Amino acid sequence: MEDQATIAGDEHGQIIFDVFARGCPSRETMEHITSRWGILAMAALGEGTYRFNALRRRVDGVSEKMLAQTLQALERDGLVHREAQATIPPKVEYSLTPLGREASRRLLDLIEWLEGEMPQVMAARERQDGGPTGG
Amino acid sequence: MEDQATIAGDEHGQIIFDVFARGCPSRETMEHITSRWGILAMAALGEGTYRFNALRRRVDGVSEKMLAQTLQALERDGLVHREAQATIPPKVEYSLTPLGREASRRLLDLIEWLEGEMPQVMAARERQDGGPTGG
DNA sequence: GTTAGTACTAACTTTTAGAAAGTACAACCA
DNA sequence: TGGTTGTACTTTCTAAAAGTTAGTACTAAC
Repeated sequence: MEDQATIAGDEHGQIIFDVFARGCPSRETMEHITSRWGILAMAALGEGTYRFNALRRRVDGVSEKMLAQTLQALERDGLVHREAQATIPPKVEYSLTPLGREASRRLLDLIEWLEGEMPQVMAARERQDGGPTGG
Repeated sequence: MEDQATIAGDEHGQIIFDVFARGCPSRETMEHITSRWGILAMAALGEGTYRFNALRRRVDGVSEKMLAQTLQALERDGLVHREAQATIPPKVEYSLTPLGREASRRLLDLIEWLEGEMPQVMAARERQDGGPTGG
């Protein structure tokens, strides 16, 4: 056995996904959701529908290439819905699917918790940076 | 104004953190937590204390370099506690701080939800990959 | 005395991200 | 009439990050 098991089946023939297993597809989707821009796109779309460039302005700092790439991955995984109007110039609306909304809720929970705890993080950094070697 | 505001103060002089703002420190910490290996390290440490190499075996596929780098970032942010025994060979134990445990709970919630919904993700992928152009 | 294991770091290569420009077209302004 | 702006991207090139491999200093086991 050279390779690790990636997806295992249980006694009822159901597939079991495990992010700890190298090569499990759940790891890939997790990376789409929690990537640098994925998490912000998902959180923003939790607020409602956005057009491509509006989303780009909301997700401060993302490049067009990375936003397009990120949205394509999320769309493929069934988390984001893309609706293009065949007008000129083209207008494309992005929104969350029901599955995406569930993910977004959990990401927002993490984001809001983190933003609230950041003072503690900053304090820890100061302790670490000046701390052990500083004495 | 060339640069976006990164951290704003409210009327009580409190600092407000916003992951949507480019350059806000909360974004950096978010990336440590949700990075490819960060999320898995945090989730694993949610199960209990691990030594470096044991953690490496648990987080299938991570290199020594990336695990060390990831743990250092999480330690600096006050999420992970590192305790080294000055023995030979050295033994280093990693565990979560109270702050880290709160983060881990939220990550685990996301992980477990995703693993359960993966069949839906796989179905969406099949629809997308074969779908619109396949007809 | 050879092999394996401890927790890393450093040098090097490969992959990915980011920046900038290109595309095709129309609406706006003068 | 014609230049500018805006749409949603893709392509090309460069910079940064991740991954691979080897090295360290030492011991316990075989």
